[in-house]
Amino acid sequence: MAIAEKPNIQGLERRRRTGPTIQDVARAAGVSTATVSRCLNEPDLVIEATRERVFKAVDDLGYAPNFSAKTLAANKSGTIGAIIPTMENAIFARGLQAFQEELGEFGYTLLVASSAYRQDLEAQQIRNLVARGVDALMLIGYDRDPDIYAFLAKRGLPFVNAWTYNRDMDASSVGFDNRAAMRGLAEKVLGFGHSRIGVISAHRTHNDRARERLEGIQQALSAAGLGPSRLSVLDVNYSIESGAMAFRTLMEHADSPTAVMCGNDVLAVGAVDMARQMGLTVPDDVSITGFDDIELAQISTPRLTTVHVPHREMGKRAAEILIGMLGGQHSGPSTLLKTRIMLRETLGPARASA
Amino acid sequence: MAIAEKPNIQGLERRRRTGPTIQDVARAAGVSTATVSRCLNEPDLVIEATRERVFKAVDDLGYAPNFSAKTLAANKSGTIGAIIPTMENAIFARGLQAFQEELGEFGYTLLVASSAYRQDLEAQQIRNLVARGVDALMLIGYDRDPDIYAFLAKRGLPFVNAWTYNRDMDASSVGFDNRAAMRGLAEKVLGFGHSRIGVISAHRTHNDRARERLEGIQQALSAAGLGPSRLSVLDVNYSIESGAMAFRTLMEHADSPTAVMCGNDVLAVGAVDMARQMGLTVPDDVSITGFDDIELAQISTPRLTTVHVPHREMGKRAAEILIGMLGGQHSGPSTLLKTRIMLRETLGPARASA
DNA sequence: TCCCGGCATGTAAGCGCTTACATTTGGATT
DNA sequence: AATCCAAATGTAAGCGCTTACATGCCGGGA
Repeated sequence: MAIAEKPNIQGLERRRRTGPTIQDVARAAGVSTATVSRCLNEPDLVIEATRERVFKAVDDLGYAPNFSAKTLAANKSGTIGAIIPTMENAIFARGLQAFQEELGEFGYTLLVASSAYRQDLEAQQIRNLVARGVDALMLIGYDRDPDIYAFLAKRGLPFVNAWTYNRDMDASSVGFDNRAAMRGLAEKVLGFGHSRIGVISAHRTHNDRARERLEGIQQALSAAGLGPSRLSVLDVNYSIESGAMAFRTLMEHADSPTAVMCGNDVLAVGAVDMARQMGLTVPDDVSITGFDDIELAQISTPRLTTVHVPHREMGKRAAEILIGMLGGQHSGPSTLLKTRIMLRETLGPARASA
Repeated sequence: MAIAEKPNIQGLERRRRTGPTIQDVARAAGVSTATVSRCLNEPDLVIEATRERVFKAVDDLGYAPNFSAKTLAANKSGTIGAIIPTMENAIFARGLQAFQEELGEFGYTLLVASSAYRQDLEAQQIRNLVARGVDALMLIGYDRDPDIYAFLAKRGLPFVNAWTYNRDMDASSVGFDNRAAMRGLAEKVLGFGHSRIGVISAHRTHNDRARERLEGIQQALSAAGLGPSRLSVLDVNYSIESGAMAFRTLMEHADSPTAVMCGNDVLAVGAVDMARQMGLTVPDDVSITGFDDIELAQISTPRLTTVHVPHREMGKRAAEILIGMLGGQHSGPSTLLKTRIMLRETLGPARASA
């Protein structure tokens, strides 16, 4: 959420009163506006006595600097933007939290917008945040219109692609190898004797993570000598409900899978729920896996077998990279984080073939 | 998330390049900046031919207006702020989504910040958003420092208190009666024969909603002729984990409750999970209830008995109220929304007394 | 005593926009 | 043809801040 649509202000009612300005403070303290500004931003440059007078005036008047004016004049905002695909699910919450905490350490502020998994909206939000003067940007994944990258480059705006790892781009990324991680999980699944696999994936257009995760599964299958016919893939929206519906579709098919691998935990939880509604026991009748290891995975009944992603570390690293770039470093190298397979209760041996 | 800490920009590196300005566009199109501005904001005032030239220049240059400059000059931002206690849980997600959608209809943009359930941080975020030029504010609950209300009043800044209903304040609120809703649920619980009730509540200092919900339970008990000794209350942080811990504490007590009422669904899900870990069957051994009816409640095993809150409608109404106030109306009356008790699986008859 | 340098502060020029007001233009009206 | 009015556009004054540069001040070294 945060920040939406075009910033078309036309026709909106005008605010009347504004608070005291730096002028008012300067007058009250008997100094120039420059001194007030210095007190606020570089107190060391001002002698103690003056500083006290100024701060007193600030307090008395309840002065708070106008952010727009400040950003406009200084050509920097102390704000860093992040655009995530959704706020509806907790996937990004933990990582973002860590990101924010780290930024805070360096005096930066975070602004979050969501793109609803739509590339056009993401582009719009990027422009929106840039227009708002963010000093840098954290984006999710790397799959976006070249125009956007060109735009960012032209403005010299530092950014980092998170939740992904890509050594081939010149943009720095911080994340994990979605393909390898999912392949690892798929190998475990195959190790349990499953050979008909259903996949519930998030939509893959404009979503490198979803795409790579599926590729990981495909690789594992083909390495095990299983043909693509063993795989049924369903692309769905990102919600518990969608996971449930897709699971039903998969299971009602004549040649139903013995294991259903989901692109993320939210879908998997929906699948687990539907299994129960259908009277299927997990994992005896069917195995289900997720991806992300969010809180949901652990309170699901039975507990979800999934891939653990180091969200907090990813957020922290993203912040470090950006701050480094703001400090003048060229786009640092990409950072690869490790994932871990969490074998819990929803994955078990394949049921005997029908 | 979004927006954090003090906006202390001092010492941060300066951005270099900026995009084309309105001047550049004016020059390219052979018109004045005023005309460009009009094209962008009030196209009807500009004759077709000119408009086309201007838009062509805009496209060619990739011009995007500088938001800070715009806000500064126009003294309005087309942005509305919301400060919610947390983004970690989905409690506010749905309502906020509806809020945003409605705002979008009117050309407004949403900015979200989180207060981490801390009154001081909330105050800071309010000032922060105001400094950023938001035209109005949505806040959660009504319980905050009078200074904040004074500040808002002095700036003439429209705001609405959501997720709560309070006819006594002169601020407008949109929400439901937390006390009555929880009292209704408590009556159901008592109706099932429970007489030793545990309560897992969010911290109640600076949280009117948590406080009122507990009061609702107390009222129901006393109306049923049960003394306060029948109630054990635990205040905890807002997380699944905390709910689980609190539940254990409650149940390990000698005189353990037969029903545990939780201040929200997240805590309740934690409690349900812990019950299972402790080998207790819900609701046979112990009943558990939640509040909010978020998605989690329905996929919990067993499904959570809880209070349904009309989140989407609340968000929508909040937007309408704010837009009305921006249109000049004085703070409208408060809006009371209805809640509904969702009797699902976690509430059952009290177990026979030990 | 004079001069220099560094510190504390002031001056004022913008930052990129909006908008009140002034000016121009081209009919329509007489 | 002269007049008037509305529509289209231009002019320029800010909005509230930062910051390069100028100024004034004071103490110490020559």
